[in-house]
Amino acid sequence: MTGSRSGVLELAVLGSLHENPLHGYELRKRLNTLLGMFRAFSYGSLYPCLKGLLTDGLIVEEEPPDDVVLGRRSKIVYKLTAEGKERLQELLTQAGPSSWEDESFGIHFAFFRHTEAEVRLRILEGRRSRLEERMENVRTALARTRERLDSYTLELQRHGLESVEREVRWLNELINTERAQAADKSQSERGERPDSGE
Amino acid sequence: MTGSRSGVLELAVLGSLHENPLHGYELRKRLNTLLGMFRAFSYGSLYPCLKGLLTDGLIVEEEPPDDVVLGRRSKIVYKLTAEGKERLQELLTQAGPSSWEDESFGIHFAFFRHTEAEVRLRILEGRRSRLEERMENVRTALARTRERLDSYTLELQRHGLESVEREVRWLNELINTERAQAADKSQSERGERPDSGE
DNA sequence: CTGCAGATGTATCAGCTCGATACATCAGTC
DNA sequence: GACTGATGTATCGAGCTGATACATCTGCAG
Repeated sequence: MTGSRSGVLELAVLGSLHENPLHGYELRKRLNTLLGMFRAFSYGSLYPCLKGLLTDGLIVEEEPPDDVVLGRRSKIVYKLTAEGKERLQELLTQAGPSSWEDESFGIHFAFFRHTEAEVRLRILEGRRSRLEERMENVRTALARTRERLDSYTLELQRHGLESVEREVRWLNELINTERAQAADKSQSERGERPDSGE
Repeated sequence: MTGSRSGVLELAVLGSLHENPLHGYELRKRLNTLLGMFRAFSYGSLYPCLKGLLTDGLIVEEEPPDDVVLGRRSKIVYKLTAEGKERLQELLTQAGPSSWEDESFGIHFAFFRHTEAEVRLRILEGRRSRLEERMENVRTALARTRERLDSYTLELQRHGLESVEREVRWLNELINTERAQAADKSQSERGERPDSGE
């Protein structure tokens, strides 16, 4: 129980290193590119996380390609261990609040390629109900508010609601696509060959 | 130099208490309603902030309406002092990175009613260039990326960019409205009476 | 009238994250 | 050959979150 990492970062790091070994600086760049407009990690959280993953044996420093002259040590390249891969699989399997909250949804989505279809669906649906719940809260809170609000506040509310509604529509499309794919798949498994399988 | 509050919270609290005195619990509810989908404050940050504002003399505990039986003390109602109002004005006057970053823009916007037109415009424009800069970074980072990304990552990027573009369009509309109002005003100040002055 | 469940209300703490900073190394370049 | 900017590792103070504790008030079922 040595490392108590944050879950989000753990998945982000393990997932990135699974694609190929990396050193801290580049790892950060990759992640911040991957997550684009959604999140940005800082070294102050990245390095402690790497340290924890090391002590837990989920990653190791990669050996330099032995023809390198000794006395050089600038880059520290990390790669996954077998345990690390196992842990990553575990993280990719669980769908729960920690996979559809604001901070973590982006990461989980970014690694959907490695996630089972059923889990993908549950995460998307979880995210959707999370957003709908939030809209509901805001709407009832608004309704309970006695004094009417000024136009700027109202505009802020309107824009916020509209943004979230837009994200819900986006999720709906994704969910439909996933369902359609699942249907295709089960059809083709029954031997019906739906043209060309991806 | 007693209090070193976070700026965002300070504005949020002072601004809310300016409308009417409140106690902590309700203050939090108000703020989280006001900011709707954008932010949520926790007690762990709110109470320390109130404490700091107290010691700096920007707020005081309101006297109970003296017919109340003594020995009662459950609610602690805070209200602004003269210094607090001054400080609030100061916060509402400054337009800078701390007013258009993600965490703080919503609060500043929510109190635009109390903000001068010129400051409003600078904050909106600052926010817009912040978002454009971020889009630019993502786009160039994407362009530099060698390996092509899987469809989920791509979809995430697309959705992110689209959301930000949408917010930029929203800002453009607001900026145009502000400019038009400023023009109206300067016209009416030159004595041209444009129908009904607000 | 009693008790008890749920909203109201104040307060704190461990753990985590951010932003800043420090300090090396490396590539290009005039 | 030394300056500049990108690359790279690492830490720290300050602040925030989520959880938790605990007290009070209100409604209402038994």
